[in-house]
Amino acid sequence: MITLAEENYLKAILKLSKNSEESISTNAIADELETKASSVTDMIKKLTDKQLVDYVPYRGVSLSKSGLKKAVEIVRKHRLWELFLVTKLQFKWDEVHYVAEQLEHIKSQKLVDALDAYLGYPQHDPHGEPIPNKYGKFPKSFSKRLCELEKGSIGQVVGVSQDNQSFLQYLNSLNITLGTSISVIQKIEFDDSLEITINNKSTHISNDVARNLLIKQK
Amino acid sequence: MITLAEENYLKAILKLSKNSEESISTNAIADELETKASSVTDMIKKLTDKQLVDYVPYRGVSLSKSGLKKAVEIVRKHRLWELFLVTKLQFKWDEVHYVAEQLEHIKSQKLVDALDAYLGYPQHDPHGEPIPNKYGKFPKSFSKRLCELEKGSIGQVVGVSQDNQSFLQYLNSLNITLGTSISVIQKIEFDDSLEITINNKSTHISNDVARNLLIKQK
DNA sequence: TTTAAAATTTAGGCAAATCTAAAAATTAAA
DNA sequence: TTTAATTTTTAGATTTGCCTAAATTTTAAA
Repeated sequence: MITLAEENYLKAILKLSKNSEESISTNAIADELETKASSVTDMIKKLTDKQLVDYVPYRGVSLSKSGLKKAVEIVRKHRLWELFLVTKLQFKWDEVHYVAEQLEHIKSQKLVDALDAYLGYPQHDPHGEPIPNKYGKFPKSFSKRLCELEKGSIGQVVGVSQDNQSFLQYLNSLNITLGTSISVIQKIEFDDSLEITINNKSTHISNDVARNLLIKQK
Repeated sequence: MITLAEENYLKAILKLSKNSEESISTNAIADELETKASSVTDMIKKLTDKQLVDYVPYRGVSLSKSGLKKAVEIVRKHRLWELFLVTKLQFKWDEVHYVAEQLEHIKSQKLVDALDAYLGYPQHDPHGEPIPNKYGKFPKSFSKRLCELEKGSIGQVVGVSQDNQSFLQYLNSLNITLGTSISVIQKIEFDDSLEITINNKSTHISNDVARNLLIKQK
């Protein structure tokens, strides 16, 4: 049986694997989980014994086939629960993370499948992140970053590529939420910031924000 | 912060307190939690330090005011989740226990309140057990045990006072579920068993079963 | 009321998951 | 290429929650 701590390590390694290709360093995992490098080494040995990761001392780890499967299952559960909280229990999209971090560890295949069906087999969570299906397959994505759009183009927000509290709260304050229509009025070359309109109201946003907004073009 | 193990002990002590008045013995808790008496003694000391129970060595424990509050909150969460699983996710009433045992430990006041609202502030779970409200108050119950009914009387199943898997499965096989109408045809004095009709079909059930069926009389 | 049985607690240990401090290996810089 | 800095691992502790076995206390029986 896989423990809660082990699940969190697998999830962290999967997350770090998304931006890197290479095997993941001990320190990177320690940073991600806000723990010490020595603790990470300990846990990696346990995960190696269970064949959930491949590990070369001093060289980092990567997920094994079964480790990847477990990690994707956790991500699936996390995102389904987030969507449940937002669509059924009226949570705001910046309030769901802490609770979903707990719910993702509930063990019951039947529960996950039933929740998936109840939500209508969704492909994206409230942050626009893809939800893997029960076989671990991720849906294809057709989104662009807002900063990649041409002047004059229009699109809908389908996700964010960063989901920290303060970013999401800032989006709320701009009335940007999932599905919001945005048109690009002006691209300012000087700092790559954008002049956009949301619900016919024009606003100025930095490249920092535009880079992290995922858009589906009309 | 209260741990998962501590929560399970509080829940067990509350459950045992329902049939006894007196303080609860170490062995009773060990039986309930399928653990050893020495482990119980250990944990009781921790709970005493946190002032969640009152404890006199060799004399047993009882819940303190704050311990009772915590325990009732766990029961509330357990029963709300059971109802969610049955009414929203189409679980059978004998399939929910294992999952609810996990869900009851999710920590989020907002989640519990939202779930409560989503379910329509219910007063009973799928087994007919009362659900305490957010202030810890239990709804009044007007049910009788089936074995207490007179010959000729009719009532509806509103709950069970035992919820082990095999009992619930037996009820399923008899087509007895929440809301089922039952009329008492004959009371057999010899063994206190009953001749009853369910959906116009007559059946014979033992006192063991009749004693654990909660009925609201017409 | 003394003694035997049962219940409870204490003592000592173990595994999981963490930590600090020290040692070893790798990488980068002079 | 040698050395210094950084990264990683090892060694040794700690806490939680559990265990077995032994000691103690309570209860019940003769």
